[in-house]
Amino acid sequence: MTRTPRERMVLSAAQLVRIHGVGATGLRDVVAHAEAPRGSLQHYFPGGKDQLIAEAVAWAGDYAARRVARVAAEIEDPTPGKLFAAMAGQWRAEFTTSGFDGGCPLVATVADTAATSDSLREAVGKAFEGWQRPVAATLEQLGVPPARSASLAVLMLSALEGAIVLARAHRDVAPLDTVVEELRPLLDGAVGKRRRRASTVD
Amino acid sequence: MTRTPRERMVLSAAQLVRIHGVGATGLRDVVAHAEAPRGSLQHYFPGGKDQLIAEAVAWAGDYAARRVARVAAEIEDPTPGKLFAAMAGQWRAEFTTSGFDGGCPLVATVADTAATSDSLREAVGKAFEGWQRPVAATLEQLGVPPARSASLAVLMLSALEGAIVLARAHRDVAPLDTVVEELRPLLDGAVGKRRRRASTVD
DNA sequence: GGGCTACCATGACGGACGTCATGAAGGAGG
DNA sequence: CCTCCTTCATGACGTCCGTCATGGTAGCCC
Repeated sequence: MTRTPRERMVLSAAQLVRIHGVGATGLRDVVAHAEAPRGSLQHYFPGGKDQLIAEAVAWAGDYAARRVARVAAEIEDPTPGKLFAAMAGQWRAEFTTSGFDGGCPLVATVADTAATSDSLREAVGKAFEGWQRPVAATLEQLGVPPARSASLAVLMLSALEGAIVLARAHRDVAPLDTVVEELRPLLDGAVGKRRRRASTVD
Repeated sequence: MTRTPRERMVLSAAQLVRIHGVGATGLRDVVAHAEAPRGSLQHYFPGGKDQLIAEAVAWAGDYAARRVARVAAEIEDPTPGKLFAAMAGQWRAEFTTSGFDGGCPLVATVADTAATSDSLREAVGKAFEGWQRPVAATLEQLGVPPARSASLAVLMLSALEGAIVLARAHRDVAPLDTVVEELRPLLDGAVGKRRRRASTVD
């Protein structure tokens, strides 16, 4: 709750980028949203806007990774399909309660800066990696063969990000529900036969 | 080849949005890229930047829809999985030959303006619809039951858009290949049994 | 030819942006 | 007490933005 001004600025940057994109997010807006002193910007972020956005992206990646781990632990009788449904469900909940103004900050950063700033693009790449890793790890834990866990994690992230974009464009959570339903048999079918039998016995 | 200045401006706007996002695409950049007179902006687009971007988005949606129809006609022995592979293959080709600077203009527009401009958000929604329609129609033509064709089309668009974002972030086409491979059995398995037998006989 | 319309050219305006220079509080350590 | 260093405050600079006002040119129609 009581975060340092520096943390608040990184957090506010992530939230504003989610909504307005990188280009339309002004540093003055960030300090105002963070209720932080403007003079602290050049003190804490001597690298300027790029540094601030890069840290916001890194934070967003960590946050997504932590959320995966947490939601995976809360599922009862977990399966890959249920994991994906839970991940999409968090976005569904956000859209229905808070509206469709905020998207994924990683997508926004890629769209705005992939061609311009190599450092930001790399920051997003690392963030996606850090998000993909716990997803793949959870899949393996659920019985998905290690050879396929990474591929399925990429598929899950891709479908989720794309569905988020479609949902925002239509102001409707239906695309999220659709990809969850269509992907469920594929994901649950990827569980190794041996493990699947054992877990039903367990 | 010889397009009217107005068309050139819409086209250039779409290309620049693809690369830099909406916010970072200046109207002066557009007229320079289009080699069009700056004074024509207020003449052809009295609605200002929003109108120009909206038309660029609409053009991009039409273009994507036309490309789906064309690529579907070129596949031999077509199946849903092959259709998706062909759609992703066009992006793969673009990335490998032209680099990762350009993404999907629809995604960029959603990320930058979904919270700010209702007219632009609706324009993107219509564009996605116009893109989804020929995909679903082609799926039905290939034997997918009408009840599922729309759902599968949404899944294909979502996975493709997400994979494009991941590919740009990593500067690597691997995510595109991954989603194609992982989705192939699901897509081909959605072909109705009756139609599938009939087509093998045909 | 005169007038009307479509198209293009140019410059200015007000505002917002990221960045930097300068300097003030305020506690820590000598 | 004085000094150092972290933290914050404020104002200015140069640049670019989208928009608009104004005016010029070219061609068609009466």
